[in-house]
Amino acid sequence: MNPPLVITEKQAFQSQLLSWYDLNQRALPWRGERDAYRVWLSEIMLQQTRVAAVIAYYQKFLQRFPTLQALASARLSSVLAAWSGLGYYRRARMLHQAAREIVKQHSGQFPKTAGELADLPGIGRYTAAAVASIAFDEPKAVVDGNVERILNRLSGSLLTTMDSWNFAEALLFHDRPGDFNQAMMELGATVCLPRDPNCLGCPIRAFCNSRSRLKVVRLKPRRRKRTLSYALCRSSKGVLLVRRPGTSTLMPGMWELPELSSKPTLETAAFLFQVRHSITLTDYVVSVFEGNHPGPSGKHFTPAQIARLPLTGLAKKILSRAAVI
DNA sequence: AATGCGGGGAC
DNA sequence: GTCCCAGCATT
Repeated sequence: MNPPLVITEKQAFQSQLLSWYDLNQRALPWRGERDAYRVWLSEIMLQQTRVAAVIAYYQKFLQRFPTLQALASARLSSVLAAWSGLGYYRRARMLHQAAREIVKQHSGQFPKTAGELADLPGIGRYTAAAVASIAFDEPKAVVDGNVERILNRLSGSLLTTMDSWNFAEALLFHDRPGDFNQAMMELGATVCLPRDPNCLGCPIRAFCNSRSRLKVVRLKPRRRKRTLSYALCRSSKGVLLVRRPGTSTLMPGMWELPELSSKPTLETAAFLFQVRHSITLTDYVVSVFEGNHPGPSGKHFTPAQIARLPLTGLAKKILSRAAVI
């Protein structure tokens, strides 16, 4: 299929983009990284997650699991603990599973093609192309949210998914596929922004058919607001935590504080503090009370034990705020 | 094609 | 308050 927009000056487009990238790329921990394990980890962490949120997790994770072999031989709970707070915990489970598959089925050698990579859990078309192009120079284009927005604006129309991928492949600079892909994403993240793009500072404005005119209509459901209350029960044995059911669709098997079904009166429990937390479509205002309310189930953990536990993001936030961890 | 999956930061 | 982020798996 032909790309929806024929760029006759493809070479000029690639040259402008890459020159801009070489000069203006942000310094990020995974910039210039060619090790497949590290590239892979960064791509998984960056799925639907902003760069700013990933940086610290990426560095800490690599300290904890420096190599593919270290990750593969680790317990899942350790991996989830390192992921705690980053969200989308299925990514951590699949990352761990994929590491074990590579060690077992590929004798520790990282698959080097997008086709093989895509067979691993947690690696779809985007991540397969990203790792293959960045770590192994395979000429495969990526389309993420940034690239899709750029392509829509370049073409001046809302492209179908298939047209976006074809267009991206048609534009790809085969001599530096990894840099080309990262340049497109960097442009989307810093110049071709969703709202108010900086068209005057754009290195490929000469090729753009819409500038900022293309309207994107998207109706997202409104976020709901809810209040929650949790008990912080401390004893000489540590802090009381409960484990979410393994069958739960949301954060299965992870540890959190015991929830209070209703806000206690000040006579029965001392109010400690409030924190805000957002998950999925709900914004929570969470009140934490000093608890002497040991639930029917649960287990006490010392701070040292808690540090190695897969906590929900909210539990981590509360325990951090309470100076337990 | 639509949905569920965390969480937060920029505006 | 709203948007949307270097997506994937499942249906």
